[in-house]
Amino acid sequence: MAPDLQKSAKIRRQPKQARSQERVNRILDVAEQLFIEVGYDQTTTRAIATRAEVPVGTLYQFFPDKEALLKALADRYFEQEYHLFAQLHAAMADAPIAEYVDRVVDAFDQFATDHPGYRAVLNHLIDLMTVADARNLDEYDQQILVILARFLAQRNTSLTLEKCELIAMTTIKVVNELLWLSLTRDRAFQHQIIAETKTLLTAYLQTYQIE
Amino acid sequence: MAPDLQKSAKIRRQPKQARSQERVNRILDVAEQLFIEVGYDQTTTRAIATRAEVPVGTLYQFFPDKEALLKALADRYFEQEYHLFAQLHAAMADAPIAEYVDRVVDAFDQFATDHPGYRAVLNHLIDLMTVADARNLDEYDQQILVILARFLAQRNTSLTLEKCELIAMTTIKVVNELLWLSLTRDRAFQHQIIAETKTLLTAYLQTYQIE
Amino acid sequence: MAPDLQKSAKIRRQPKQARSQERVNRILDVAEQLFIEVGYDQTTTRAIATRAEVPVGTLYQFFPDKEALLKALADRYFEQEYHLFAQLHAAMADAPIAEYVDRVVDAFDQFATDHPGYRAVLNHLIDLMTVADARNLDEYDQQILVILARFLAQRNTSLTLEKCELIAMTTIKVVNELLWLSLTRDRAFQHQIIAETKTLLTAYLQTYQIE
Amino acid sequence: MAPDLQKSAKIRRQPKQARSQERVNRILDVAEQLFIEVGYDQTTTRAIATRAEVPVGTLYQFFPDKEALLKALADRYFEQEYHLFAQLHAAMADAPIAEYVDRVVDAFDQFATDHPGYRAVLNHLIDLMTVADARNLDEYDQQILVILARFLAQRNTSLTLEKCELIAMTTIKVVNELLWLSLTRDRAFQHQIIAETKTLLTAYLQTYQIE
DNA sequence: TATGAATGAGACTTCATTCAT
DNA sequence: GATGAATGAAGTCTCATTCAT
Repeated sequence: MAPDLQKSAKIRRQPKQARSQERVNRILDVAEQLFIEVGYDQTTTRAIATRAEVPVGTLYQFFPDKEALLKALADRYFEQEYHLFAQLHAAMADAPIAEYVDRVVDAFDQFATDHPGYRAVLNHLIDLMTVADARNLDEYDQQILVILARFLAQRNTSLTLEKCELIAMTTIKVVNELLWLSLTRDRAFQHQIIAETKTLLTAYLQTYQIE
Repeated sequence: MAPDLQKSAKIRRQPKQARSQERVNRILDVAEQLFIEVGYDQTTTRAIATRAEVPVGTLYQFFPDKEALLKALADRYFEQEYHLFAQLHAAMADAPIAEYVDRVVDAFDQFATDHPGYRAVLNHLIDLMTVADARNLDEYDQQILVILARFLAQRNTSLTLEKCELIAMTTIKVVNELLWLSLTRDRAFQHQIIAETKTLLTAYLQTYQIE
Repeated sequence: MAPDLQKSAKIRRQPKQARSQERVNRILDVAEQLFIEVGYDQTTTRAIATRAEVPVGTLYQFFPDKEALLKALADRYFEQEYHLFAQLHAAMADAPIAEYVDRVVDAFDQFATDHPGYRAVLNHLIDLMTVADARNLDEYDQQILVILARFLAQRNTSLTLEKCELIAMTTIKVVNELLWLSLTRDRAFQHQIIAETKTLLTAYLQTYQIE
Repeated sequence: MAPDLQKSAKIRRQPKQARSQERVNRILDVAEQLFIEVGYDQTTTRAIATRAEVPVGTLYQFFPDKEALLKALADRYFEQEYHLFAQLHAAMADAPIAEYVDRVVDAFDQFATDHPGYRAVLNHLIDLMTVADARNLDEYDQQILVILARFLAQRNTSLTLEKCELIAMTTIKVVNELLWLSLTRDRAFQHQIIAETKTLLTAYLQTYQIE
């Protein structure tokens, strides 16, 4: 389900045993935690291993290098986000657009709140890539984008699929950015930003007679 | 003019002589170039000094540490962006909103194109900060935000200034994000994204009877 | 037949079954190949095991450590070299010295050409030994030396066996060195070096009235 | 004077100050000592730095990596050997060949005794090179070879220079090998080997009417 | 007996920053 | 003020070997 990002999350050895799988998860959890706490650069692989209570060698058995942890984390985030969206989308497919926007934005807000490392991880991934690779990252959004674009095309059959993809992309980027902004603020302001996000999206989509 | 970012661009010695000022600029130009070329982490202070044809010691006379280069660069970008906006805003203050949006988005697009390092620099700055500091970065936008908020309040006097600031912030974030997205695409797609940005903003602002 | 080199080729388990023996040989063949290709240090035991299509654990069942592979290889080379020499020597025991030298040098040349890893292996073995151990390596030549010394003593009965051993040792070392030199050159030069080796040896032995 | 071995002894910074030069020498002395004591692989750069009483960073300021130490050492050996030979050769240019051989072999013997690390260093250098590079090492001998070849050509004008170079190369290789052999033996045996070396060389050169 | 995941010491090297000259 | 040699803590990653299964 995860997109085939170039070298994405290339795990050295696919852990088959329960114990190994649990270790891999623990490593990723610790990495996420430390990346948030002290930043990617300040996080040493040894620190991750130590806190995850595995020897460094074990860490390197599963992840070829530090960067791979970042990619695996991104994959994990994406997969969760995708499932969240796909489920909600299925449930809301026939709802009026205002309600659809309302529920979806709330869901993403919840997701962002629950995964404070998401943006930090994506951010670092961007830094590690040259401009040329930058587009690869979009593939993370691709799956959601396709669903969204189809949805829009159904709501307004006069729009080309190409146009719908453009609208979908715009929508996704805007939501991500505003939700991230919201995360840096206190709860009161967060609500205002989220409300504003909904207002903005509804207005935008109505421009295309999507209702 | 530059906001008082914590430790922002604290230049050790204010170069008074022409030669020094020229050196500082050369150092910043080289730093910008290298940050784009190989990334912040891969750029060594020595490499910057060497390419700028100054001794490392001299670099450290003007910048207390590597991070200060990033901040100084951000300041420089901001100042240019602010002047660009302030000038254009003054000229367009009375134009219909659609035209205003059109010209301003184009101007920011041009700016982003001319300064390919802008986003990369801001990105790294974010990485270096803990979540707590993150709001500091917004101060870069603060000046533009204030002008924009006042402008909106004038166009629709029934809106509170607080609300106008929220709208302004939303607007700025959205423009930044979509323009950055545009930068990673080919020229044809860039035009589409920019057109979409304008559509979105116009629809959004019209929601508030700003015309 | 192999001399009792200290720790030499101490194989952990003498493989009695055909399959095991075949595995040991395959491991040694691969080790030889890799030592030549990338060098002893760059060759990992895992790489050897993988290419030989055996699990690492199995490799360690036959060889106590990496060094043992080197020693086993040296033993294998030696044994082959010894048989080659012993056979040829028997056939040439009565030939004039010039002809003897001619045939033996040619045979060693052929052997060196056929076993490009020989010198590399010996070389590494030397590196792994302290100066004190260095003499152990000579034991590889010991068997050939003894045959040669006896041969010389028969040809000139006025020479002590001790003296003959000295001459034999000198001869062996010289041939080894010059043949190795020859290996690093193109075919045309190789012939010249080999001819020179024969000239040198014949002159040397004639000094002792060995004809 | 040292041959331009590929990347040979590429010192990062040419120490111009007396203190630095002294440090470089101290580093090389310690490296030589440790390479002999525990072998190249077992010698860590940190150990070298520590014993030489310099910080590791300083070591790396002069030598780009561990291998560079080996090469610098080889260069240093060669230069000394070359000077030794050149001087002695000048003094002996007109002596009878037996006396010439006698003195030169003794001189090389002395040199080998004084520099117990010489062969170990060359040996390691060989290991680090692919077969393709192997010939580069001969360049170390090249200067001595040229002198020797010219000398032979003068002594027997009927020999081509090419032939003389072949003879010279043979001579040098043989002497090196036998002297190294001698080093691994006790004093009594050393004398025998050296005597044998002289016998062999004299017989060999007389073959070509060099007297 | 056969396997291969697990181990962790330790290697090399870098580079931001200082400070004596 | 200007210089750039000196510093050394710290980082990433490897790999020979073991031993539980």
